[in-house]
Amino acid sequence: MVSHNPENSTEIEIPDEISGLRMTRQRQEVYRILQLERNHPTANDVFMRVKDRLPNISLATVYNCLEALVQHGIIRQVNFERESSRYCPNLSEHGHFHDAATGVIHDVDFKPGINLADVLNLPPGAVIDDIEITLRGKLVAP
Amino acid sequence: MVSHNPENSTEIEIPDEISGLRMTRQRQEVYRILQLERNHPTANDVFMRVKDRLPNISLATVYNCLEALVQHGIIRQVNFERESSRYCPNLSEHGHFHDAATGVIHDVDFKPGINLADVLNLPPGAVIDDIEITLRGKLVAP
DNA sequence: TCGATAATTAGAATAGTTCTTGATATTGGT
DNA sequence: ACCAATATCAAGAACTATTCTAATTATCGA
Repeated sequence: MVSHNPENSTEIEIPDEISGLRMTRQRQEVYRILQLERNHPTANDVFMRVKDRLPNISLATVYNCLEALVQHGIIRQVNFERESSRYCPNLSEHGHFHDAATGVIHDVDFKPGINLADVLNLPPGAVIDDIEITLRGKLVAP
Repeated sequence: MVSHNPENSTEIEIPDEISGLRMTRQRQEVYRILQLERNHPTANDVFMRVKDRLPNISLATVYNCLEALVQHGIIRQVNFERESSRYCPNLSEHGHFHDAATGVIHDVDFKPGINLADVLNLPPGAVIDDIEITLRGKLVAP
């Protein structure tokens, strides 16, 4: 049993440790919010939501938790322009489409079998560790 | 003749207006630096270089100039993670490869005939205004 | 259980950028 | 050319997201 809190019945179960990271109560709650709120919340968004269950948590702790989760590859940090960083539990390689009209951010997957090196003229000898693809535009009625 | 300064002999000529933007002396100098320094300088980098010729220019003015140039589509602003914005006069659609070892940023072009919509599963009805592709990694001897 | 280590908290500090205000320059109309 | 309206510039204050610091608290291993 991970938790004894009665309001946990419908809840996501989060183990005590993920890829070597000790999942403290704060980290669990931060991670839980990201799993529930799939709309790419900012650190502050997460902070406000987490306070419902951990009223004493501090914003610094939310930042610490998010950083630890990112560092351990449990979540991803995504940046749009110079806006606040956003966080996302979708670990599959994907980009983001930012709808300028609504502000909503949609995950965008690669079509199967696509390799980035096939479409880009990379500098010779380049070894890619990480890719970030961001699209901005709007959704129009099809 | 745009300028009478003797050290200008080898210089880039910049018109009095570009795409509807009045090219003041400050904007000209900011733009000139970007054309000369193709290594994606930050606002502060530009500021320091521009001071050679306009000792009284302020950092705020450099920011204003850069913003005006970006707004008028004369240069592009590029962001890496949450680092300082960088600026780039290469208007062709391209991405950036950030070499983690040296910090150098390389422009990355699409291979000819590649259409982004062919490789990504965009949400239906998405109309793309702008694309940002950032790669991080290192260059190894081929 | 105890000591060592790691995590959390609150608030101060930082960095990049934007805003405000007053001065200066430029433009268009007469 | 002159004036009014508008745009730009400079300096520094203000703002915001994030990180750092120091003190407290929790957790782990012996």
